[in-house]
Amino acid sequence: MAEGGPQTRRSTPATLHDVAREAGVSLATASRSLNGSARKVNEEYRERVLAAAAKLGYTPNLSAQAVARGTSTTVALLVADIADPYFSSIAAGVVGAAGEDRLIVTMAETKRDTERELELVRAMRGQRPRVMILSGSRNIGDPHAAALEAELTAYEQTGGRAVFISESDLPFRTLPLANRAGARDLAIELHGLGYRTFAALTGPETLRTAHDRIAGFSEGLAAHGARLPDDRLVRSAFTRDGGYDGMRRLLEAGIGDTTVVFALNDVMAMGAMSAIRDAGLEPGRDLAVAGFDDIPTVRDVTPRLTSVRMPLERIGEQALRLALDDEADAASARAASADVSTEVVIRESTPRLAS
Amino acid sequence: MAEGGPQTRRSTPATLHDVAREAGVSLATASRSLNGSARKVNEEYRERVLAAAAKLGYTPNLSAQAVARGTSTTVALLVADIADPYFSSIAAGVVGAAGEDRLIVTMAETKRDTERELELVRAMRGQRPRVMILSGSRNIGDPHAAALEAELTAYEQTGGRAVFISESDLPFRTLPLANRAGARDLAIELHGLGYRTFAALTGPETLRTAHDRIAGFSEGLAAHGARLPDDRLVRSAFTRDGGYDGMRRLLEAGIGDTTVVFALNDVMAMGAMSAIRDAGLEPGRDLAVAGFDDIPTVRDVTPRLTSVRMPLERIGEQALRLALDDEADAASARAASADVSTEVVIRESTPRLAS
DNA sequence: ATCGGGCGGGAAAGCGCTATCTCGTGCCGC
DNA sequence: GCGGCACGAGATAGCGCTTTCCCGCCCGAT
Repeated sequence: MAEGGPQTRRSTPATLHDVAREAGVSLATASRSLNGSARKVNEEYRERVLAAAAKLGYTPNLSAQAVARGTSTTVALLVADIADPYFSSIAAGVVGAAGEDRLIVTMAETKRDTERELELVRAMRGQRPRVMILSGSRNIGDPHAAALEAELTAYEQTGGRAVFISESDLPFRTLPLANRAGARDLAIELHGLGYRTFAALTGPETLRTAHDRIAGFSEGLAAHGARLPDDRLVRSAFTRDGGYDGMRRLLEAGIGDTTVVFALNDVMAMGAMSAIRDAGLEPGRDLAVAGFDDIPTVRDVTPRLTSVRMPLERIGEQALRLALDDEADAASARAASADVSTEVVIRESTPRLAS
Repeated sequence: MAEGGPQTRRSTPATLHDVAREAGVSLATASRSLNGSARKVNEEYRERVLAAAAKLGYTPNLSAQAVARGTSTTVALLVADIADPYFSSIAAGVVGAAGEDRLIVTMAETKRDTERELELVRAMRGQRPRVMILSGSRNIGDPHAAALEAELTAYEQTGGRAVFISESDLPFRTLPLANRAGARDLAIELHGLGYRTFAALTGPETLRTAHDRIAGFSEGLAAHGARLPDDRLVRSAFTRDGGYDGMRRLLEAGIGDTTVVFALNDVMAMGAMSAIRDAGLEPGRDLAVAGFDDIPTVRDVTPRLTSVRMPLERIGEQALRLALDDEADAASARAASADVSTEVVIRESTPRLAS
């Protein structure tokens, strides 16, 4: 067998039973002294138990506690892509907030596949998590939406709490993100800088987030009599490579008089800037670029990228709060979402246009 | 078949018991048909059980299974900072590989605090995870190292498996990362490009990874008669802002004839490039910069950053494999580590020097 | 015919906990 | 001075599962 330590050669973790025996008290007393209980226990016993636990290196078995208590201390988090800064920032927020409440977070990756997402929800339900946070964007016309709704409804009926980050049509708590408003503001700011001709790099048209951002952007333009021509709108993956490809296609097709391109998120924008550069142009000078999300790295690219700040970590935190809040009503959801409002950050990638 | 209708107003999830009753079989039979067992069960019964389970929307309670089986399907992952691309990429690898084995991963953040790390290990032990992956770098002279070792030893003695990513002095399985060799290769390549005068932006001196990278770099330089002067070595946080600050301080102190600065990781390098630029200089032209890790974004910054590629996701995968591999011996560890070897990637940030 | 033995269903004994309950103490009030 | 009562320790009944163990059944070997 494994070359274990020279000391105690147990092969199974100390149980509460062991602790109780060691301390010479009953199981019940041991339980009460170690894990908060309404009842008081004699200080002397209490200390004996604590000492015994320390001596034995006892750690309560969380699974057993969950079974006995009928409730777990787990929060399940679903993200599209962990390595994407957008999601990893949100995850950091969730994990951070969960830590404060001594909750454990388990994570899974949907890879932007709604069928997979459904399976994962199903699988994670097995943990009986206290809350479940779904952070990917919804898809318009998702064939699995009904099944997902059924699954989550069942989950909530059995005491769970599902929360969506970003808009959803499904009847669950949702932390709304100001995609539309943020994009509208961005459009207005760009217009204010003198831009009049626009193009956009968008994700799959079914992606709700993409849809909202485009809609908001168009709205903002419309308010000033400008518009986003359909033939200046290219669809590609919602990733860095998607941004690169989209931009390349746009350039090959000819950008005409386009002065600024709006990439639907920062990673796409970064890909787009590389594509522009690879085409021999200079982003910011020859063609302005704006992104969305304001992920940390956009401060370090050249030119610094104009973007719409989303407080990603805060969003993760608020999503958890919203889930945990027992009487989360419309008001608290509104408060939470106010806390995660967006702000346009103009940087060098969209210089003021000489008129 | 209609899904479990909302009419059933139960407030507690369906249990195996419910399924058994619904199917008209015993608990044992239900268990055997739903969760693989060595024993065969009559096909007809089996189908009845499956149908009942589907009808009731039954999902096995993982906690209960863990308690009954005495083993969980959880892997615990500790990272320093989830939002850092280095760690989020590793996490993505771990989560991906875990998914294939139907394992669930729970994540926690040490914030680079070894005391907190110790506490977290303790807390996560409560889940009785099958494996525990610690991915932050070790600290030289860490006062909590002994306690951590004790905790992990106890964990392994009770059937767990601890794995470190990156070198460690502790007696546990370790997926070694070629920090030293990678840095050495980088130094040699830079020398080959004509660089002769070096500076480095390093993390806290106690950080083992930082230490190894600097050591390797110095080694590489020494092999060609060059060296890294002590006064061109600045210590700061191992983060983007640390890189920025470090570079700023270096510039203020005067970089003398330095031609290239080696930032110990890419996020620091990105911060450094921004600092260089903010000082009115042009990275790559006025001062070359090299990083380490080759995180995805370095392709998109300007100038593109020279770095040492570490296959981060693969590292996460291999760490899990190494943990799961029952008879992981020296050979398999070596194989795993061979699979995660580094490669220097020269890009525009370190142009060939005209001689 | 008889018997041993595989086969597979069901009862039941746990797994490590929590929470209810039981019950012996010691103390207060009238 | 005695009943009532609050207090708190210990026994125990679960929690939702898995996994023996037991046992009736059927089949092939004798």
